Amino acid sequence: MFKESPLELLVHKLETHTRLGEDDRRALLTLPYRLKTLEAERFILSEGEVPRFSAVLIYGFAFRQKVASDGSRQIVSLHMPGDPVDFQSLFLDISDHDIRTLTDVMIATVPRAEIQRLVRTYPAISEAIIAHLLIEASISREWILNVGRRDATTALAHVLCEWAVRFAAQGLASDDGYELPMSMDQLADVLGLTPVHVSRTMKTLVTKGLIMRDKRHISFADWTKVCEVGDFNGLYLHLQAGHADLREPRPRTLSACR
Amino acid sequence: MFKESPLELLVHKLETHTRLGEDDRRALLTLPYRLKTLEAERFILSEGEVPRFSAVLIYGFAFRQKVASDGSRQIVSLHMPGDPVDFQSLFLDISDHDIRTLTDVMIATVPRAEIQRLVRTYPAISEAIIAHLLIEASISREWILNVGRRDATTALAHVLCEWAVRFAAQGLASDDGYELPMSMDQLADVLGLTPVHVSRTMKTLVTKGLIMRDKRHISFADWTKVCEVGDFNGLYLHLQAGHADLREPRPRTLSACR
DNA sequence: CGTTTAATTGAAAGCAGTCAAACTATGTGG
DNA sequence: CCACATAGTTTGACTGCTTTCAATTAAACG
Repeated sequence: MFKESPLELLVHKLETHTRLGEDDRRALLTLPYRLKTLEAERFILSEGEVPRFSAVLIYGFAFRQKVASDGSRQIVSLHMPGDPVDFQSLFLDISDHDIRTLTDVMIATVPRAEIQRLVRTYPAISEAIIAHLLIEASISREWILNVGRRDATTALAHVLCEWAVRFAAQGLASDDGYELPMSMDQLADVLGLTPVHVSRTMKTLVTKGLIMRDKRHISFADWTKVCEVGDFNGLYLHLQAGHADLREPRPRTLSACR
Repeated sequence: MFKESPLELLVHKLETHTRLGEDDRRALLTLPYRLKTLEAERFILSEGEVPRFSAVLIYGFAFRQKVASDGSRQIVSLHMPGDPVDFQSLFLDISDHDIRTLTDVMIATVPRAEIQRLVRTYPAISEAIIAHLLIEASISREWILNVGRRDATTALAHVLCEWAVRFAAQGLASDDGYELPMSMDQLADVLGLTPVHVSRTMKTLVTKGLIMRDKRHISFADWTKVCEVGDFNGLYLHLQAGHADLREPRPRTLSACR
């Protein structure tokens, strides 16, 4: 999976949108870390907690959630290998949301103070982290639009497209589609809907001949049409197509949608 | 409004959550800028545009929006004086959303490259900007929860509370409440509802004796109860109560809700 | 004082929610 | 190897919050 350090995944992630120098890379790779495996549905960080460590996802999926007082929950982001899931509280005292594992995962935990030190010492790393945060913010904005203004069909098609592109950029999807790492309940909490309705909506996407589904494997019968139905245009993901590492693992059918 | 430079507002904003040194302050205050006034509803930055300047709000209100393909729009954030509204595209090539004026505003525009230079040169400024971005991200997450999982009454009460606290922190609200800088249409686009329903919902809040309303002036009959109805707990705003500048202009009734 | 824009109200329709039951897949133990 | 338990998904029928469309009222303005 990685040659020397699992933190190479982090370096690689940051380099997808910023250029790092040799010393920056070294600083990141020599960060002290501890590997940890967690089962699905576990908490990496809870709301109200004081974050002392910063976790980088090595394999598996994770997500952020917020819970309303009536017990309903909203999933606010999805994360995949390489993502530094704790940067959102890098300079904040208490966490305002939960970070949970979606699948069995491996994370590398780094003392938060060490990351803070790098930010203060290495301008390029600081810039890379800012760029990373800006992209997460952009995805959040699209997420708000999705739950706020799109009907169930459009919203579902949209996230399926978004994840197809993001997974592909990480080499986690092929022309044959990808493995949706979520239950109907979790998808419902992504979309602000009920699992019952998500199930129905998913069915209509299949019935209409837009996607194929086998268990949790999703593939696209007509990528362009799904993008249209889902009002999807991947610009907000800020994946510069010009970047060498992104071109290859990205399937042709997916990159078609700009 | 400001003694020497309008950029003092920015310095002040950044200092609410990070400590800056004398040199950091000076670097910010000697940034080249041009003052500009804009009428309400104008675009500060449009989706797809390449941002070359970074705007700091000097007075008035602004907001971010995203527009779906069916023409419906979602407002994704609200900004007030001192806010650096363009930091969201500081290191991104094209804007993924619109930034618009809500009221007549004055902005100070700074070349984007100048801000980037400061990030690379002054670690404390870099840290302050990151902290600022993290708080905006936190507010975004709460916004997603609001739009995705809360019913109209709860969601409306929630934003009224959030803005009461944020306005108070900027000295824009008093014990007597505050001036809502929005029309029903705009509020609807904040909540992912229709203006008709927002109007009805607002009425029920008044009828239930929770808030008072005179045109766009909002005041709270029972702050604690509105917080309850709105499922509001201001922790996610990360306004450290310990900070001197925040204590005074924050009305007692508002600070009651943690 | 008419004109324009924003807010409000009413009635009807619709998308998604709720509740409960049936179904499917997977895994376990006898 | 099969019965049974478990967890997740799907389906049906009914309810309800919010939308839609249209009409009315109120406020702002020259």
